[in-house]
Amino acid sequence: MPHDGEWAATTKGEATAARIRAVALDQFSQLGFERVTMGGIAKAAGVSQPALHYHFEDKAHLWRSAMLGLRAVIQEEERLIEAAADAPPLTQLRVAMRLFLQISWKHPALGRIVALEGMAGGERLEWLDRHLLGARNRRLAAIAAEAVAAGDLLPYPPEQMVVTLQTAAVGVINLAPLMRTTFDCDVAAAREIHDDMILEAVLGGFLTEKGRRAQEEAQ
Amino acid sequence: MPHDGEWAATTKGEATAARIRAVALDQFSQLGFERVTMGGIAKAAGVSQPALHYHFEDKAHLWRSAMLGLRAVIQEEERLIEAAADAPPLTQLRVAMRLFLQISWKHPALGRIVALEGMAGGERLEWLDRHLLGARNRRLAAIAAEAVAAGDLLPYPPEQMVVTLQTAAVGVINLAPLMRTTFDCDVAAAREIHDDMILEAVLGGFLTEKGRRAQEEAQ
DNA sequence: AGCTTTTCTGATTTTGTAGTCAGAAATTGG
DNA sequence: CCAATTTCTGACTACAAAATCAGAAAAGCT
Repeated sequence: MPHDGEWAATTKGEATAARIRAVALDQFSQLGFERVTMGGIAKAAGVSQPALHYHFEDKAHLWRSAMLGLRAVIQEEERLIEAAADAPPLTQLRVAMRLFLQISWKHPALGRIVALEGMAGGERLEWLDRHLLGARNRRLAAIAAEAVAAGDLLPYPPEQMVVTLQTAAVGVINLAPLMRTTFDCDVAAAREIHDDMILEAVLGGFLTEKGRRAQEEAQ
Repeated sequence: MPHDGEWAATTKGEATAARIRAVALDQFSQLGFERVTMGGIAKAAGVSQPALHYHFEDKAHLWRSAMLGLRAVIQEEERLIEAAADAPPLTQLRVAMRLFLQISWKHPALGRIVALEGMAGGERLEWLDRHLLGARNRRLAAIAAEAVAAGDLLPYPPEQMVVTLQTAAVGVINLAPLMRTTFDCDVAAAREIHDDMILEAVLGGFLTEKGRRAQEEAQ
């Protein structure tokens, strides 16, 4: 029962399929779709190249299957955001940003792939929007709009704020190679400082006076 | 005298070479190095594919030559930053961010290429660091460090602040296709609002109380 | 105009990679 | 332990794109 790419029982095949997915996710995120070769994935996964075509119909299917491994992560995030739906919108945003940072450190592939495909456009971006990120991002924009309406956030377009917050949050994570080349510094070493910087300085910068007071009270 | 890729006089050859460079820069920034084909560039530039190999030794040389077209832009930016070297560091940072935004709108290719190569690492990133961006970015980090020392900026690592500010600034510009797909909105339409958001909310978020007062006075 | 140099093209080679297929090896179920 | 099924490999094809080269066309010069 090859070519499905779904989560079957714990058979031998599913084990290697999972290994292939993991390697593929890693490589796709570091290099982008085109630079990755089936042969390279096969080698890193310790199988022959045709084995990939046994488990996954073609390169595009493998890419999607690798992405689906992140769907559970996103869905859990959406669940946790929704769980805070009764809190004030500003609190929801902070929760969402905390979760986003957590996910970005644990699954750096996600942010890099969004950056790669989000710049290029095309069918892979549309797939990501439809199956992984669209609903989440539109929900976040809605929350940001509420926070603006409540007078807690500066009145900028919510979509731009959400995307700017996210790109700022993953900036140095995505650009780890650049940070090393230009500054010879390792970002992952200063994770707590970075998270604090994003939450306090960047998210903090979008708060109105009222929002700042509300946040101080909440602590 | 082929294969040099330098700026000669206004001969027939240099005209087509320039056309090729322009097309190449455009395509490289939208698609990344690998997705771009010599044939595609040739077609868009209205020449045959071997003509590219006449003017540029190979694909890598063409890429570098196209990048060098941006060097004048960066050098002018560095010059303008240096011209403000006597002002307080916070003012220099604001000037630098304004220039960065200006360049990002005028040459969106630059930010996209930095994002692409800065995530992937490799020799093209090292080339960019050495010939285009390294000096500028290290200079900015030094200015940020001064601003921290002066008590105007929150005490986060200057390198992280600089890169975070830049990624935040180009976020929605780079991710224009994503903004369209997910939110059906056109970023370029709201350029002034975006620039204001970056300067006031994002850069503003990094200011200390003292920094905020200093900035209000300066106006 | 006639010669030289620059600029470019058509045809071709070379290379790297996606995808196919027959059959071997391993695994599973009876 | 044997047969059926799943899993995987080696050898191969197909193809797209980079790079090469001999020579044609164009531009420049005297």
